[in-house]
Amino acid sequence: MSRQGNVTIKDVAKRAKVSVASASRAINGVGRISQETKDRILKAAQELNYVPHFGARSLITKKNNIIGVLLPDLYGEFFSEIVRGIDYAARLGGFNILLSSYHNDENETKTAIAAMRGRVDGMVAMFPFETDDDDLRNTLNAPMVKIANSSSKAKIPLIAIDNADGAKTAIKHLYDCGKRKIAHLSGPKNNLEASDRMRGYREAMDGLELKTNIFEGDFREETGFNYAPAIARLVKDGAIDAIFVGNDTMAIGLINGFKRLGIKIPDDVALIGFDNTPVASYITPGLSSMGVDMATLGKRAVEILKQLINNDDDLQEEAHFTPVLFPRSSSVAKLREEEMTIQENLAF
Amino acid sequence: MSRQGNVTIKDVAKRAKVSVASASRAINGVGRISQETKDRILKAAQELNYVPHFGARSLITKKNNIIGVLLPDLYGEFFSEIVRGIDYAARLGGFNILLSSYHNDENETKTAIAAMRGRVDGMVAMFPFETDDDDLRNTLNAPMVKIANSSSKAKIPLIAIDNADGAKTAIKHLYDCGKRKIAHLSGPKNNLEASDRMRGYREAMDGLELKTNIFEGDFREETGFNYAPAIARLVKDGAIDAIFVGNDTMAIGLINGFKRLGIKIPDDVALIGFDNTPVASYITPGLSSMGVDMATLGKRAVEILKQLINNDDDLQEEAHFTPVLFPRSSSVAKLREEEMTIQENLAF
DNA sequence: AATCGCCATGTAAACGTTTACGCATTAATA
DNA sequence: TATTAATGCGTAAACGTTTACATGGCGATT
Repeated sequence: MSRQGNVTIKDVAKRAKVSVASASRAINGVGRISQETKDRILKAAQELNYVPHFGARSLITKKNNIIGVLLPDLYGEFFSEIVRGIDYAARLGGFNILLSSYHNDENETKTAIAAMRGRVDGMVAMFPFETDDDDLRNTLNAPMVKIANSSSKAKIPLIAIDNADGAKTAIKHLYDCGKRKIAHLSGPKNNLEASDRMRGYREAMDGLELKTNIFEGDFREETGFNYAPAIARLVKDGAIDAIFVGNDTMAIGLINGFKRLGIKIPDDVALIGFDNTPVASYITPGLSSMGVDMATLGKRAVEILKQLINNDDDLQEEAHFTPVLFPRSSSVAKLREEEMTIQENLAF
Repeated sequence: MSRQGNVTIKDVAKRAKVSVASASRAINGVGRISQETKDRILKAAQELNYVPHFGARSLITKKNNIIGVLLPDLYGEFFSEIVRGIDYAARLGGFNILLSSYHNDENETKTAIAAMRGRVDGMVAMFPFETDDDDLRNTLNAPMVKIANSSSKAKIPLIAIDNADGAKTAIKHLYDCGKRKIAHLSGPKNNLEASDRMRGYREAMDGLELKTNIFEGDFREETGFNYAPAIARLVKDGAIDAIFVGNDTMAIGLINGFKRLGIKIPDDVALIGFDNTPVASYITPGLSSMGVDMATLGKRAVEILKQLINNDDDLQEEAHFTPVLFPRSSSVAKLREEEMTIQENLAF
């Protein structure tokens, strides 16, 4: 029943007939030690199945080699991809990751941070709401980098997803497809991403000297579906020939609604969503969308954090992530074959 | 630059004018201490923004309050759901989770386990390959529960996904739909899940006294697509009227192939997949599938682990998880409305 | 009034490391 | 050969906790 690592560095030292100091030097590969005693010690450690006690080590070195990760309630691809990137970069730096996910409100979040406090060397966090950065910094007491959207003026190093810029790209794309009467089905009013995307829409339309036309939505599929009849009428009247939808989920609802009503996509009306959800490529017609590479985003966040952990001067870096366009048949009448992946190829 | 928690329990004690022993008692709420000094100490701790050093604590208590989580290279919903369940149960027990994911081969896995060793109180792990349980147990040196498929005879407490049973349910369903000439498009030969599903198919067909008909696949979408013409011919010849496909991905490829060839689903041929991937409900027609509730699975794994951590006798528990049927239009000609979710409703 | 026992608190050891410092031995230099 | 420098290794302190044990005070019991 050899449960918790009862074999200590003393045992190793004893077996190799050296002091604990030498044992430590051999194990960590630092300090002066002859090759042969080093070998002897390592052999002893191996034989005893020795594992250092990280608590004791961190007590003296003040390092945990752990970074905390705090994520909101994310689903599917979104979640797995960002964790993938974080894990990758952390492993490169010899860090383990302490994960706490599925937080929705500020209280849960603070509790989670408190639980990590003192056991992580730093943290990368993503919040679905505005945060009091000074407060956060205080309760964590370690460097932290935030993943957020660009409009938040953070007092913490930030990886900013530029939703407004993404929206502009989307509008530009619809414009390039020949559409001029471009409406927007927005996300919920108090949502930061939603308002950034709306802002981008407005600015882009202004730049093109087109008239804006906004419907207030809430990011839910059902809502998209329910909006279909009203919007379909405007499409038939020729008042709308394209829609920039606040997110893919809602766009999918809208598409399904349009299908029932016999509206032709993209001929009658072109559609583009946001987030590049996996289903965007599976639905018929394929849904054009704006997406950011979440894996790279996570990786980048950790890289900045690692810098922060090493040089403890607070560099106030802000990295920008611009969503890129994934054109599919909901906006482009005929895609050239070679632009499509095998997946998309099959789905069309 | 108040970086690492420099304020210790001694500072708290000093400020509250008590000994460190009393401070410790107040903070942990154990031992005898009067209410008023307790209050005074907690107030001092708050004022100083005190955070206990977990390393020091674990040094003496031999507990970390951390459980390790080791996952293979999973994608999307699969990954996020299982982590969700694990996180939920862990948080309930006051545990943090140390995550290491995206492992593909045995070497990476062992390295990851070694990195966690000594800093976790236990681990839940999932492997995409057969494992040497004694070896694992040795390198971790703490209790561990494995998530695997039921065919593996593990020496470690196991949460077993019963793929064979799921396959039987699938066949039974196709049979209930009136199909008798049921073929199987399998996964890769050396894959454990694939062979369990095939075994379930064989046993179910034997039980129904039907003739088996197996095509060897590899779980990839492209493969499903490429098999379409050959299988379509057999369908037209009346040799096949249903297919149990080893996983959803491949089934989706097959569906898309059939669409091009004008094969009618489910009239000409019924289809059922495995895994209940999200896209299964988005594709047209909706793909029937067998799925397990990954969130519950993860939650359950942690619950067993917690028991193991507390009573350190090795209870050799084996919990079974049986995939359940998600019927959609690829096998059922007309689904009753009330059986569908809003999502599926929209997708049809 | 003397004794007992309980209660709140303090003292100090222990947990497993790392590392500054010192000492002895060996190698390099004059 | 005498001196210095470099090397290998050990001693012991320190990190921040928890907890067994000791101590003193005070109320209750006799």
